[in-house]
Amino acid sequence: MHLQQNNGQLKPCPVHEFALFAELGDAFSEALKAVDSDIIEYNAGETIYAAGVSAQHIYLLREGYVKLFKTTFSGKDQIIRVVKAGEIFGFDGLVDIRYNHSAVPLKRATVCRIAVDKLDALGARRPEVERLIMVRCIKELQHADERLLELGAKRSDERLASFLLAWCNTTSSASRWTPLVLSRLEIAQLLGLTIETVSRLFAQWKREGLVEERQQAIQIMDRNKMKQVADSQA
Amino acid sequence: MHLQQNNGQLKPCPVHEFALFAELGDAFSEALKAVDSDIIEYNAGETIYAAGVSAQHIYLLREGYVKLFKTTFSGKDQIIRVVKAGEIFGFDGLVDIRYNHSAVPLKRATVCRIAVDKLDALGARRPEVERLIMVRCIKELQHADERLLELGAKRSDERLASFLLAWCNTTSSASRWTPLVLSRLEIAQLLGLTIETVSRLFAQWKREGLVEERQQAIQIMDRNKMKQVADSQA
DNA sequence: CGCTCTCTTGAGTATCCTCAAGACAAGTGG
DNA sequence: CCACTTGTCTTGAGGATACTCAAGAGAGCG
Repeated sequence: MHLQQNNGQLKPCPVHEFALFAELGDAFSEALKAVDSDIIEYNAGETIYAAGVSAQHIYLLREGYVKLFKTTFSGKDQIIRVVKAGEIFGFDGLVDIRYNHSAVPLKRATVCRIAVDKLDALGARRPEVERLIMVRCIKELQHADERLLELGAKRSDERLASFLLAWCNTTSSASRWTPLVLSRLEIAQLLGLTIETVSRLFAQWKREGLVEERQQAIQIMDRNKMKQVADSQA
Repeated sequence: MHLQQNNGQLKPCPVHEFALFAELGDAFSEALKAVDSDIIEYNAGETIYAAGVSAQHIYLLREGYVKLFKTTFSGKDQIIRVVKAGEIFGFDGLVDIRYNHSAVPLKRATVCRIAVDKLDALGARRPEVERLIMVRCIKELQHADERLLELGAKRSDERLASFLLAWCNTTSSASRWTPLVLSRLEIAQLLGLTIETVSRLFAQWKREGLVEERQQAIQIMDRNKMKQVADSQA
């Protein structure tokens, strides 16, 4: 944890402005203002929380990207999920004493964190809060199910193709160039592959003109063909 | 769906007796009795619901085992989760219009199902219900995370060993013999392997005396060694 | 007894990993 | 400004894990 060095940027978070609670409408402003919470900034590679640590906060990602990952006994990392701005993470505290995965930003990220007991207290008075978390959690579960299908039943090229298609949709679809925040290693850890396999697939697809890459951004040149690759099982 | 042929066994379900709501205490009996719900029995292989179908019910498994699975474009099944007695499944209706996976009993199973709109109505009056579902859902998510780690970062023998250890814990730990409800194919679909790979591992471990098998039951002879296999990454 | 279904076992192969060397970019210090 | 370092990425060669294909064994059932 690098909280100390972030103390300077630690300031109260206007919870009610946040997407999560915006859904609840204005009627709750007063209740929400009573909730303690703070904004924290992290640099890439710092640890927001580590697996096994006491789970006392729920996090809302305001800006940037955060990877959630688990580590095997032998030290291999598996990325569980990449959190994007506007999403919640760190539910564990609502059920368990400890986090069962680790959270690290991919690049500079600002989060808003709320103490679990404060949220519990709010939830007791305003049940809509828990309903909202329930809904988010179910969506997470559906997402996890989809990823289980990919890791369990798809080949390397299908996995990478699915990932790229999903990534270039959810992220800034304004420009056709999509910033690729993940390194080759991180993509590999997300898809259950090795860095070399990911690199080779990229190289091949670039040669074929399926994708282009510049700096930290990619572009899918032929979306239909990419979809074919994603569900080929040739 | 094979609801028609089960109409004979369709009877009102005493919701308040069910484990899910037992946690809520007696104070809710009256409220819970007002909820429409029914018990349905299914035989192995029948479909409780299929992916893509309108999601109008939440299910509580009273007895038996149910597999939840997704199917790839090319027809391969991936088992997402094996539901055991006392657990809930089919959350999708609370968020989506359709189920995004299919549910089929492994052997004869009895479920209690509640219409989503009825549950919503109950939840509006009794927020504890939604909190309970939220908690269950978070646990599901943690479980899914663990499985993502296994599918993404572990070898075949590690996956099977982890599975067997988990299976023989959660199930009837009374006798040292644990009924193995899953076929080789289903174990393969759960672990992202092929039937042959699973069979070969079983054969090898039986030769080594690590496990024994008779009828539909298994027994881990050396739990410590099995744990070593589960986290070897040799 | 023969049928079907699941499971086992073997042989060959494909996919993906490991190991290793080199390319490339960015940053550091002389 | 250039050598040098560092880290990420690329590319190749070889090999291991797990898959495919195929045949046979075993169990259950009519």
